[in-house]
Amino acid sequence: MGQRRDEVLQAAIELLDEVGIEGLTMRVLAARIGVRASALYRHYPSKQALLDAMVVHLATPGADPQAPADAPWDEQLRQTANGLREVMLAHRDGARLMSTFHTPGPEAAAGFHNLVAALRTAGTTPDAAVTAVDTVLAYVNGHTLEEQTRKTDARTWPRDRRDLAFNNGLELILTGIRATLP
Amino acid sequence: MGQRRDEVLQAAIELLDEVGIEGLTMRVLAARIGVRASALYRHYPSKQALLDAMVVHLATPGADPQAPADAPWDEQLRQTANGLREVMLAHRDGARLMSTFHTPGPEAAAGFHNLVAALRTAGTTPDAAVTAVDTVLAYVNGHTLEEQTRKTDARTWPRDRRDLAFNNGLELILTGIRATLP
DNA sequence: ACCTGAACACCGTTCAAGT
DNA sequence: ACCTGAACACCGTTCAAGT
Repeated sequence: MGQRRDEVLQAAIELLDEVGIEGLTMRVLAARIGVRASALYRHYPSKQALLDAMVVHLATPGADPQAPADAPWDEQLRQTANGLREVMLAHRDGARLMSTFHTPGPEAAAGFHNLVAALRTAGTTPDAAVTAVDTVLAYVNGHTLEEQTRKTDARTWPRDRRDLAFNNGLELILTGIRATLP
Repeated sequence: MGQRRDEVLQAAIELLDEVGIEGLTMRVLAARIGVRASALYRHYPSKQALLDAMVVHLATPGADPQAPADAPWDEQLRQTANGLREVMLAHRDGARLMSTFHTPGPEAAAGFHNLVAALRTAGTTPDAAVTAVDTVLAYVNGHTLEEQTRKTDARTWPRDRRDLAFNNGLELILTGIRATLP
């Protein structure tokens, strides 16, 4: 059951990659799978629900390189940050799509908690751990959204140059976190 | 000349505050100033041009608390970061509006360059200064976008609690920058 | 210079009706 | 269970025509 639902989701992601988030409309998506727009509402109650499902699908680890839970906190933050950015850059308007996500589910909260736990074992207070993780995630989202949407010089840089810029900023934050450690 | 153009801009900002970015349409905006939608295109070539003008207008310092150019680099970064967040939070969907901004103008580049210069006098390399400023701005945009749009626990926190969370993250980054200083 | 009227080519969503 | 047809209430934008 629900395989048609997945077919809609799959087609939506393909359409996103071809035309961007602006061109992703219920009517065009429906046409792509040989159906009328109204039929999509049997599978998703609204366009926003479909967009949310796309975010969850893309952000779900799958076989992503995830650092083991006993890895050092900075390695875990690096992996999460790079993985998140990777997912966004892998799809046209990926960052903008993520930014439309309204209600983070339990799996997002779980990933968040794992990172906080890793920092806590390094000796931070609970509050400091939350601040650290929040800061890294806000940086990743802000940086990648700008990298992918803004018409700035950096947009024309080659990928490895942009990776370097991103990681330099990330290391800056990790250094800041390290300084608050006992 | 152009005072009608400013009237449109003013009305657009008022409408944004009342109905949000979703409800900000050319037709409703036109009705508000007693005109048809098509008349707006005498003043702005497109809706995107109007949105860009709104961002420039809101982000233009005006009489904002701006740190003097000879203030220490961290004080300047704090002022810029808080000022930017303040502007976003002062308007409904302010952060989302800013994120639609496609082509940063020369005034944005000038503000950026001032911050880089402040860091350079503190002894950083040019590259490190750019990274530091980029990182702070990405954090502010990412954090505020999340603060204003995401349906998370933090959204219901009182303002002073949210200010604290924001500033804690900011100080984390400033500490990281400080560690790279000679 | 500034605005209207009318049109063009679209949107998301609902709902009775069909199979 | 899943889809169609038709409609509702909208969009941004263009362009000839009016004053």
